[in-house]
Amino acid sequence: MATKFKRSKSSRQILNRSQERVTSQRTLLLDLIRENNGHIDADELYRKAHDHNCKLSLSTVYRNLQLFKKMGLVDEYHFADEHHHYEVKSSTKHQHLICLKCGNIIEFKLPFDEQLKDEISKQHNFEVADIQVNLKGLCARCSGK
Amino acid sequence: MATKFKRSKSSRQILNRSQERVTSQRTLLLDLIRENNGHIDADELYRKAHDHNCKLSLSTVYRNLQLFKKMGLVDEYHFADEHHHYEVKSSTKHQHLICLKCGNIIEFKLPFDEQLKDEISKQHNFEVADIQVNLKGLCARCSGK
DNA sequence: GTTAATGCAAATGTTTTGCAGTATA
DNA sequence: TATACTGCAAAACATTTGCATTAAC
Repeated sequence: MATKFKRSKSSRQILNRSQERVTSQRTLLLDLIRENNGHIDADELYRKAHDHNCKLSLSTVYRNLQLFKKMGLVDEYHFADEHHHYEVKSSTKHQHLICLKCGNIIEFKLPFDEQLKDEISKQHNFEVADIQVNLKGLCARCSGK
Repeated sequence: MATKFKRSKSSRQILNRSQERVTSQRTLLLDLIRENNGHIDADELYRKAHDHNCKLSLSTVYRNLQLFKKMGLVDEYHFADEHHHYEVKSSTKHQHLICLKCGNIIEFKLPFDEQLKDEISKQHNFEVADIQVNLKGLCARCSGK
């Protein structure tokens, strides 16, 4: 079992209330993703899960990540590398700062987002459904300020 | 040879003035990328190049894309799919609208970009070096307006 | 007892690399 | 002619899939 953490619902409860089957692997994976306050990739999740259940396979990780995505529990991000990152879908829409030095990913609320949508709709007649902003640069620690 | 197009410099000239060797494959690839006013992926570039020189290999495409990137001639983008897209580096910084229906990619100048940088610097003490914005939704044609 | 999920291995798709042969400078 | 570039095949890497076995309902 993964380390304890506080949440309104347990991963088991979430799965129970869905139509999906509650398996130990699935519960563990969801636990780990929700426990990880940040952005995890499939391989890291696999390694963490493997520590708890050494029979759990990488395909199970991928299959469940797809499922969680479909269930709307997690979001998939394509930052810069070749592999995907996943994070628990949060109630508040946010974007990402990516530090080029330490690789740390910081969340931020995009200012001017409504104005941005309006502007794009006005200028290009484009109906914006999703905004993805990645800002790369140096975080406070790495820029030495 | 690729279809003619107007530019201040020919691909051959660009390569000539660099330290890199001018080969027929390299010139053709750079021609095709510059001719393509948009975003091309390695496979599409390979297919186009193949029409002109059927011996040209996919590895040559990849190797030269890396080279062009290193030379600062093209930019690499990670939109949403598994593969990368490339475009000629333009003098004007822009972002991308991606139509979820037809897949078309439209460039736009980000409004509020300086304010955005300032805001992020102020709020998170993060030094923004690069802004990447992808807006997904429906283009004018697909939203039927 | 049915049906879905898992583990394994093999397949896939994109990108990279080793190496011998070839073309450029 | 020395060196860099190419083509080919094989490797690498992330991800997906087929199938027999196992577990959930």
